[in-house]
Amino acid sequence: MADQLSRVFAALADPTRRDMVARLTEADHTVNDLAAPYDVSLQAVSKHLKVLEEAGLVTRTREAQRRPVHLEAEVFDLMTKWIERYRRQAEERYRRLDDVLRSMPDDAAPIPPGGEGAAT
Amino acid sequence: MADQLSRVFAALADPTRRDMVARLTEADHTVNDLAAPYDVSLQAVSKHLKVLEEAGLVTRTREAQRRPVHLEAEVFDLMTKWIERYRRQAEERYRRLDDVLRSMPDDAAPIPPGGEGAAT
DNA sequence: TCGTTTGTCAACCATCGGGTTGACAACCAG
DNA sequence: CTGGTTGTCAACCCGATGGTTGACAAACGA
Repeated sequence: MADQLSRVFAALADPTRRDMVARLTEADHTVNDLAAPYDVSLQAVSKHLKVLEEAGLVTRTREAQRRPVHLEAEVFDLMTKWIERYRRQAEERYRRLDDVLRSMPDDAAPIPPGGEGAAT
Repeated sequence: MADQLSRVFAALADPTRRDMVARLTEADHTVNDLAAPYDVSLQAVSKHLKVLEEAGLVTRTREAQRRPVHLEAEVFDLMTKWIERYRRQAEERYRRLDDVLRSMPDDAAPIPPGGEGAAT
């Protein structure tokens, strides 16, 4: 799982981590703070944070013996870009398909056999 | 991994599957067709498609002995909604933080968090 | 009917991911 | 220095995941 985009998607594939991210949009939190609502060990939460950190979604700084966790929202853009790019493309294609269907009266050509294969 | 959002994120955490999705935005493809560029067995590709299907990202119909794979782009909205919601919230927060910093000449009041906000 | 193409299912294997517990490091308060 | 708080690291367990190969089903083409 080398690339960051994969790490970001993977990080957000876990409901607990998504919830953490959600809470971090409101304020920074310490680890204990973050862990409170979940019924898992502190170590498990620490692991989750590591995943989020390696995905670039959060940073952990030092403040006395506490480790405030801070959300880095720029990474969202990475996803948004990817998603939007292909969503737009897909919609574009549906629009075209729609045109095709609309321009097909009744007895349209039944798709020549073998003509489909390669595609671009 | 019950919820769909998790399944969608998990499905897109794999580069091969993202590539498949990308190609499917241009046109439907058969399984063999989809598998061609990758250096894995057809069965492996079939598994990937199953993951994408269970995430609601694609549908597989029947057409003679072929199983054309079709992208279902609506699911993207699910992600986009989630991402945008928290991205916006995070940005909002940064804006507020920025205000705080800007409005702190020397001896400004500490400004209790949460009292600020308000919409938009 | 028989063979080919297309794709899935099943079994197996190695790795990864999320959880646990135990030990310990870093820091502050007494 | 001692003790409490905060958090990480290491080892371990187990289910999920991604890959393989082998068998087989479904549909066409001859």
